[in-house]
Order: sequence, then C-alpha cells, then structure tokens
Amino acid sequence: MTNALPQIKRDFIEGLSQISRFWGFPKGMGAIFAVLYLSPAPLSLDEIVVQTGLTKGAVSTQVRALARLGLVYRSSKLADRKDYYEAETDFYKSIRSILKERQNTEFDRALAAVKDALVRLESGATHAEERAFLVERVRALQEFFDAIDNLSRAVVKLESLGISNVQKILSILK
Amino acid sequence: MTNALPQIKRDFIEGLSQISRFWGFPKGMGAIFAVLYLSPAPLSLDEIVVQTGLTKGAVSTQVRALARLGLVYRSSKLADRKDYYEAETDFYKSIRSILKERQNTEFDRALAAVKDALVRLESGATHAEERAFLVERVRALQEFFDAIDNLSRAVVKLESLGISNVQKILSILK
DNA sequence: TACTATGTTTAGTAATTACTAAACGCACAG
DNA sequence: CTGTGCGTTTAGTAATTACTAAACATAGTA
Repeated sequence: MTNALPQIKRDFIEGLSQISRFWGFPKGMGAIFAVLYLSPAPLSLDEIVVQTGLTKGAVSTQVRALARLGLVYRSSKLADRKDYYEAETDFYKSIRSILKERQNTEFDRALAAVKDALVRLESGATHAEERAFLVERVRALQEFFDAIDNLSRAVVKLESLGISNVQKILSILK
Repeated sequence: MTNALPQIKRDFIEGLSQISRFWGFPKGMGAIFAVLYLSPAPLSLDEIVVQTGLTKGAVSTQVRALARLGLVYRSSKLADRKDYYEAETDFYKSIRSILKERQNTEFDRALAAVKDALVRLESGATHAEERAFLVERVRALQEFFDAIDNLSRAVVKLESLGISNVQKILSILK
C-alpha cells in the first residue's frame, strides 16, 4: 500500500531516530522502533528492512537489541517461518526494562570501583588530613549515586501505574 | 607532592571515566571532573593536564564543556594569569543544569517534530481508519514525552533540597 | 617593541561505532 | 538429499567522535 512512505511517517521516523541517538542508542534503533510503533500489525524482518532502508543484518541485530530492552516483542504466526515484531506501547514498562538493563553491566561495575576506592582509602597511608578530605568526597559521591539508584528503582516501581504518579511526584515537589 | 598519582586516585578517575562514557559523555570529561573533584584546591589547566595525561587542547575544550554543564567552576587568583577550576560538589545542582542543557537543543527539536507530525496527521489524507490509528499512537508517545519532560522538570525542582526528597518520592511510590 | 606565559583553535589522526554485503546455518518442502 | 526461504554471523567499510600536536591569539612584562 504505502510503497513510498508518506511524508508524515518519514518525519516521525526521522524524529525518533534523533531522539534515539540523543539518548545514546543507535539511530537505526529508533527508526526500527518508529516503524513498528506506527504499524497496526506486527511486521516481518523484511518488511522492516523495506521501511527503514537498513539491511537485513543491521535490522536483525538491532531488533534483537530492542527485544532485550523490552521495547519490541517477537512473535510468530503458525505455519509461517517468519518472525514478526511489534512495538511495546506501554512506555513505562519499556523504561523499566531499559533501566534494569542499564543498571547491570558497566554502570554497576564502575560504581563498585568507586565504592572500593572508598574502602581502601579508609585504610590508606596518606596524611590524615588529606585522607579525611578524600574520604568525605568519595563518600558524598557514593551517596549521590545511591540516591540516583533509588530514584531509578522508583521509576521502575511505577509499573504501569501511568502518568498520574508523575503528577503526584510533581505535586510533592511543588 | 603526588607526582605519580596514588593507585586509589587512579582507580577513582578510571571509574568516573567509565561512568562518564556510560552516560554519553566523553571519557576524558569524567577524568577531568574526577581530578578536580578529588582536589582540595582549585587546579590550573596545566595541573589538570598533568594529572589526566590529556593534552592542553583537549582539557581546554572539555573543561569549558564541563563549565557549561555547571559541573565545574572557573575562577582566577589575583595577580595570576592562570585560570583555576574546581568541581561543583552539589550534584543535584549539577543534574539540574545538565537536564536544562539537554532539554534545549536537539531533544526539543526532535520532540517538536513529533508534535508536528501529530498535527499534520489530523488533517491528513489517509483513510479515516488508518489515520485514527496513527493519531492515537503518536498522541500516546507525545503524552509520554510530556511526562518525561515533567519528571525532569521535577528533578530540576529538587534544587538543593538533597536526598530527603528522593526518599519522599520513594515513599509515595511504595 | 619584542618576549613570555597563558588559553584557544585548527587540522589531522586514532579509535570507536554503526552499518553493509555476503557467506553461513538451519529447518522445512519437495 | 537437494533446494528454498528465512534469520544470523562475520569481515570489511563508512561515519562519527575523541583526541593530539602544533599554530595561533592575547595580555602582561621587560
């Protein structure tokens, strides 16, 4: 039907691509998500290829990444060997799984390193005065990261409670 | 004094570098911040060069970027031509200015594009049925972005109220 | 005026990341 | 067992980004 995509879709895809890059994901990932999100029915890998202009390989890997992040779902039709993908439409759910993903891996490791530095500092060999200073600084940073961690856990907790909760938060902070 | 940096500092710097990259900033930026953050006194550009191992040019541009983000402050001593830099230690303040910075520029533009798509969709020429579907999807995304926007405004509002507020938020979401 | 100590800009390089094209593997159909 | 339709992997390329080295600009100093 829409062999040449309508301009509006193009713009939308472009917009999501930008947003994707902005948050540190590949541009193509945003494009793929956009295509799926605007499709009333699940799409096969090749349909995504056509609509995004990416190659099969790229789509294959990116779509898998999206699935790992919980932004798309993979399904299949009986008596059809193709895989089909559709976009998650509950964005809070998505955020939740993205944060979960991000919390593991590198970030945690880096954070552990900082924590470790603190521990070792306390038994370190520097002058008492300088040491006290360093300990305090590292501790403050540590505390901050913990707060961030809590905050993201809080977001995770939002579950599918939706927007009303955000409003609640806003009202408290008013 | 510490010509060869103690291992603990090295580790800390390395840790912050990783964290920096993880959040989409250059590695060197994290390193510079780490050095400043661990210094009891403001440092000159050349001192930063020594401690990070970067070149003068890199430090010059990155430190300026950090200043724009509100993560470091530039100062100068009387009768001393050097500039001196020190780290912001109120991280909530930092987050606030980072978010402010991010909200302008690209992200806003992309968001505007999506908004625009919605408007044009409503007067578009597609089949009524398909159009209704698209409008609904774009609208939902729009709403989500607004919520995110609100949330980040909320964080911005935290001002220097500190951690207790995060706890408050947590308690609501319990 | 020229000299020195600073920070900035620039042009090029290195490193990283996203992507392409094509080979591959696997399951099903004949 | 062979061929066909699919997704995956891989090896190489393009594009982006972070950085270096060095020229440059500026302001103070002799």
